[in-house]
Amino acid sequence: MTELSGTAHLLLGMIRVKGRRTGYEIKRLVEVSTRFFWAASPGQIYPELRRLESAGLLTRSEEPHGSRARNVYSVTEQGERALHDWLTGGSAPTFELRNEQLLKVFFADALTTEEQIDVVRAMRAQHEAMLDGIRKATPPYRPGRKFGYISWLYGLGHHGWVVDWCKQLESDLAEGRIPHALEGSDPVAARAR
Amino acid sequence: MTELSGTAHLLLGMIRVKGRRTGYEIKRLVEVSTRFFWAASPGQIYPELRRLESAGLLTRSEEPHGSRARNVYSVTEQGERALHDWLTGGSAPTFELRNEQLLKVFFADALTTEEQIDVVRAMRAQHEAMLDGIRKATPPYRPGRKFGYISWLYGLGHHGWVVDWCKQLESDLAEGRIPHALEGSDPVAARAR
DNA sequence: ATACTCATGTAAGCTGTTACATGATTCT
DNA sequence: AGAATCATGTAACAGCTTACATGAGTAT
Repeated sequence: MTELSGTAHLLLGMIRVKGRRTGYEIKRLVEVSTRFFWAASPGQIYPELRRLESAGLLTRSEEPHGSRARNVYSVTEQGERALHDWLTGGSAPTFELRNEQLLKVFFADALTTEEQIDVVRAMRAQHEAMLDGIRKATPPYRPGRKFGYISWLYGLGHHGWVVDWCKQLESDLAEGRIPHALEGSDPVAARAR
Repeated sequence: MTELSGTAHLLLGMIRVKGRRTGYEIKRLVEVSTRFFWAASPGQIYPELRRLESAGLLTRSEEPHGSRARNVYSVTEQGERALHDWLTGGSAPTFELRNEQLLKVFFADALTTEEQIDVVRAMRAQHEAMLDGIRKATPPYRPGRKFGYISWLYGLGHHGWVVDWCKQLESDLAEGRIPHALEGSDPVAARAR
């Protein structure tokens, strides 16, 4: 059996945690929960569910509503094992970030101060929007789903931190204050934390 | 002219900021600087440089070392303009995150407490490794490159925050402490920031 | 009646990585 | 002499998004 993708584990985990689901339901669940750190589109979900079925990690049951097709998937014992192995195994988990706004910050030297502040403001706006999304999107704490809640708190904390960082930088730039560390004797310690 | 990709702007910006460079030099620069928030592989860099050349945003000059081929690129005026437009324009900049370890945290409910702590520890280790990478990889502050330095500080601050968050969660889990917020009346405000 | 949600899927295309191929130059 | 670095590029493939196609059920 080939290595399972991260997205495969996402589907396995979702069905494990939420109980038997259709592809459509999973799609919606992802949109209000893992989307912020692991997205998945329908073009990925449906084929992957089929693959997991033929690999024996999911079972499919056809349960049409009227004449509308509907495939409900459940995790098999083999699937449970695969999920547990993934959760406890430590093989270089994917961490990938593409932050175009931060790239703009990186290149902001040639801009005027006003333009620089705008770049940082745009970065803050983006993270504020994500905070909003997280606040609205994810359902409140439910017993047995402690870690759903914990990773939700992570999202709030993380983007909240970025927003604060941007605010600080904005006011430093606005007041012509060279960000603190740049002149100190040990710049790293001073501002990094 | 088609929309320029983020990676195109990366190359434009790098050459703008560092002066005329070869593809190879850019590749190395990316490895020690933007890689943490905008990666680029040789398989992308070389073709993209050619594309930017034929779009008139870069000029290429052949400067072999001995008989070894060597193409040095510079930013044209048109390229400067494109870069400035990108920096000051605000068209939904890419923000994409794939954090497999956080996905594991999300699904950690079914594990034993020991296993749960291991998952968080692995997450912390990953971010500590990135902190190390950032500390070592990026050159110290140089005049005229304030924003290179600022985004470096961002990396330290960001991953430092995650490491602290993990430490807190690890001790909460180890001591059977239900993460604070879960019982309070307003859980969100309590732990989110 | 109309619009929205439920529900599944495919095809085209873009982005990006990995691995390979090639070979010269420089350092130890 | 041998290893590491400089330097450019391509080909195959993996992963993912977007848009489309299709149509039934449900709510207003």
